[in-house]
Amino acid sequence: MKKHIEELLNQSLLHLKRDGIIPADTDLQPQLERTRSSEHGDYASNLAMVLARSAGRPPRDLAQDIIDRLPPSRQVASTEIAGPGFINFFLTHLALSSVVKDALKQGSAFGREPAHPERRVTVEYVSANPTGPLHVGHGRGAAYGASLSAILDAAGYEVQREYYVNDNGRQMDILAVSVWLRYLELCGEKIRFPDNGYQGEYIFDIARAVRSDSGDKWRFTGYDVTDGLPADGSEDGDSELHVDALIRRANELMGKAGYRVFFDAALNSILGDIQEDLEEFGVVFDEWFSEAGLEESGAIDHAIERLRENGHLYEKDGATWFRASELGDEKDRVVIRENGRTTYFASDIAYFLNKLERGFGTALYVFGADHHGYIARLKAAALGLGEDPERLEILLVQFAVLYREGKKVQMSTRSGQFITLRELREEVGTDAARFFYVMRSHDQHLDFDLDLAKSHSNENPVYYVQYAHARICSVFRNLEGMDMTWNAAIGEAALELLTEDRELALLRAISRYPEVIESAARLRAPHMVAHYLGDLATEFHGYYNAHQFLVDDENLRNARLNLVEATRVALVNGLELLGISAPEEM
RNA sequence: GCGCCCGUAGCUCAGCUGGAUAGAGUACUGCCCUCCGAAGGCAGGGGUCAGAGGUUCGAAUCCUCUCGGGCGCGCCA
Repeated sequence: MKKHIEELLNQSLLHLKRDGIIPADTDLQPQLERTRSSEHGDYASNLAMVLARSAGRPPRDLAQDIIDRLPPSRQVASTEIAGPGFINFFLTHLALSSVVKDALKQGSAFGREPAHPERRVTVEYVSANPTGPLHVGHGRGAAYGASLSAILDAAGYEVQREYYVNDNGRQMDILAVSVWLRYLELCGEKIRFPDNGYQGEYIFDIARAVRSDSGDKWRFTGYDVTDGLPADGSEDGDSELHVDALIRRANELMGKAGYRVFFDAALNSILGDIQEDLEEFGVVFDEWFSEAGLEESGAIDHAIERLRENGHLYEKDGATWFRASELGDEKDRVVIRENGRTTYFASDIAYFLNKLERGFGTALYVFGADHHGYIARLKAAALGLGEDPERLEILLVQFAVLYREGKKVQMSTRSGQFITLRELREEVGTDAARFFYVMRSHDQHLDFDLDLAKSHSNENPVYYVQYAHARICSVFRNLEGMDMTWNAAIGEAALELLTEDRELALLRAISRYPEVIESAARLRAPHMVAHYLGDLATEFHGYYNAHQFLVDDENLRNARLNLVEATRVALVNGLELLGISAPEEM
């Protein structure tokens, strides 16, 4: 509908150029917006005001010229010039009510744009290091990334959801050693646990699993393990040096194969938990992309070679540096360390290049707000690779702060006092968690009110939307008991009976749905869908209270039921995008 | 110190490419179930869009500065 009117304006523009009223070289795509209030019609255009200057005519006069040249349309009932020079469009009832037919015919496809093969994107999100369970901070990125991916998919993008698994870093080594030390404890060895080790109870669980598979095969005495190690931080030494030495010792004692046992056990166990956790949260991925795989496949060397060819690398202090400072970053960055190992940043560059080489036009990254320093760095990398930095898009998700009984819930990773995503889901439920996480703009800090999220009351915005859906289902359930039927064909033929203000408002609300999806996709803004669903539910509840649907008049009843069913379709489709259930009863 | 994000009703927040009288929820007050689900609806008050300049037909929106809050600035991952 919107496109249709934009096309009418386009035609008018062509005539204006031909008639010499505006310069022929005017390059302008007319754009429509929804009116704020129905007093101003359904759509409004500011075209006349935008063109007034170049045409050298008052906006309202120009608006008349535009209107005079609009082709006739069965969709447009009337136009008017308003305010400083807006052109308001009033739709015909036929045009307004056509959305009901669309929604019923298209069902789950209503509001979905067919996939454009040329619009291939990757969305990378969560990507938490597999060193422990996901906590509530990851939850927002997960909910945002999953909802955004679904919305992009609905808007016609071909979306690949990816989780970048950091299975190659020092953190993973520390994790593997932590498991090994707990394993040794279980074997009966007395060994001091390092300051930097992973403290959680889940480390014991993994250690127990290894022991039940391997028995005492990887047992060494406490003396062999700790003899000659540099002192730990709490022993007036250096905790980093201590833990690094411990990693080396583990490798020496067990050999590569033995070390791998603990490393893989830790990785597989924790990653498995994360996968399960996310799946229960309705968050899925097409690809769990291994960082270690990048190195093995030569992708890192490939990317570094590309930077070298483009003349962006130099050697200093035995390391290889990327001249990022000349490409917009604050400073130059090391890509190959003095010890010959590539940096984490080198992996990032390689992963980005790899995404483009797999044929994705744009790579979207969902990061926590604390990663904003990455933007300049990665953009510089894109430039250094000779790629368009526009193809790399970083979306920062601000932090969520939990509130319980009006007070901030204190969290700290160090003390292990963080609330896990699993605990949150168990406390408030997946539906509420998914909704609350995305109901604010991603660049806005989020106050997550736990009490509100789990309250089964009118205050809770999730229930408000779900209730609208349950009510609709209830209406259809009641048909039989009242000895009535719903015939969609009769309803479709009788749509012109929907003339109440509430009905027109609801029609407008439903017809906004496809536009909301388009905007939400373009602006990477799932919260727009959440807000829209609230608005749609409001329109429905208002209608429900003002008018009876199950009336004796067969034509009116079926027309209303068609409208109500169209509402239901929009509710279900929107909730689906946000990963929230649409219960038939509650 | 440098950089990024934010500042809108008592509270939590919408406000898309600059548009018409700045909107929701919540809280507060008063109404509405012999009627399809009251987890609902209707009505009411509540604002220096942090502040000051600037850009223009028009600024909550764009630019500059100031104030206030959050976060980041490793040959860590």
